[in-house]
Amino acid sequence: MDVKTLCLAVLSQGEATGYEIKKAFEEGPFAHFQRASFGSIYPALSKLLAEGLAEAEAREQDGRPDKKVYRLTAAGRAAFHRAIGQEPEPDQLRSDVLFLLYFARELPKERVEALIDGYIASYRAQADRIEGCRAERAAAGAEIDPGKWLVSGFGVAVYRAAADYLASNRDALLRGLERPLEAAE
Amino acid sequence: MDVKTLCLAVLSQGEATGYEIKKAFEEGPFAHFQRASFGSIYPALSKLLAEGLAEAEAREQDGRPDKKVYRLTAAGRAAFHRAIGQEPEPDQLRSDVLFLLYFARELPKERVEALIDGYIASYRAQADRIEGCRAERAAAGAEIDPGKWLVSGFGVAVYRAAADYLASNRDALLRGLERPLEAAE
DNA sequence: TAATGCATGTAATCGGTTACATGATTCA
DNA sequence: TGAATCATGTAACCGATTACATGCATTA
Repeated sequence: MDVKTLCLAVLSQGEATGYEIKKAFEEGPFAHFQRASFGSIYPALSKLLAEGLAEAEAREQDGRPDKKVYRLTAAGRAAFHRAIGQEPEPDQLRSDVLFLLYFARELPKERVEALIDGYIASYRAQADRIEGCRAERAAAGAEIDPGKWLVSGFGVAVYRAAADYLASNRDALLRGLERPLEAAE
Repeated sequence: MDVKTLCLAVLSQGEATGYEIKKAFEEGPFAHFQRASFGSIYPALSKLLAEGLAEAEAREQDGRPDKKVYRLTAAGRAAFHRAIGQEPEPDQLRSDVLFLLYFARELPKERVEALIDGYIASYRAQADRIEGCRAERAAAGAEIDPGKWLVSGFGVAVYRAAADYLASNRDALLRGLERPLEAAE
């Protein structure tokens, strides 16, 4: 999924500025499975305009820089539907921490401890953040879109499972590092 | 983690050819959290040679093309330890399927069904694959490296959690798509 | 006979990140 | 006073993927 498609997707949910699109990938609903930087969003938005897939409206603000609000055109909506009709590429997890932990025996024990504890905390924080958003929506009695609900629930389930696995294997790892290699039971 | 560091890491486990390094990212121990293509591995290996971090030995084979077996030098080993001393970047999941599922309401029901079923199957397959490797090691009475054991266990735990979550929310999603938007309970 | 696995490498291209440039407001 | 938030954009650079080039052996 390139950034152009990602922008199309965010805009399909309603008008937005480049800045707001960035936020959608930082704290918004896409935060846990896609990302994009300013350096790719703004050029993508320009292309969308050039191709007639979006239109923009400048809005003045007092005491703030003007914002440029983008909105999909009919052609943009069609392009978005074509895009989500494509076959998805397989999931990809990139984890430097897992990579380091793989080499735990080459690392000082304190480092491994800090690494795994920080890792658990960050996964817990992610799960809490998403769960907070879900609770908010539910409490507001807002309409529940089944797709969005499933995806955010997925984030919570997976992050929790990751944190729980690490928490319950943390001590065994640390103990294992104190001894020479052992055979499996 | 760039490909050069990844190659350093694979070679720290023993000598290997470019082809074997590729396999380590496809089916090997790194498969579920890092990847690299031939187009990046071979140039990385050349750089390693040029910088004196690795040395290569050509080995003839009957009926097969010659292989070039790479091995770390002392400098290479030091470079690897410097690399794993660096602070890791945060994990990154990129999932097109989740992205599509987020827009389930814009998709035909059959497509959503195929998407989620395929997704569950691929996660189950991943978990089974890793579990197979673990069982093999354990059965062989092989030495257990605590870091490696933790990392492969992580893969199993997370993939299983993902598949289980999707399996138990699949029907609710499909049912939800048949009705107009609902309020949260 | 076609596809897959083994085996190494190059080149074009491309998408995206990082850093830079600008600037007002608000909060600590 | 310094940092963070809001806000848009450009340009250099870079890493990596894709496709290409080659070729033999085995398996279906």
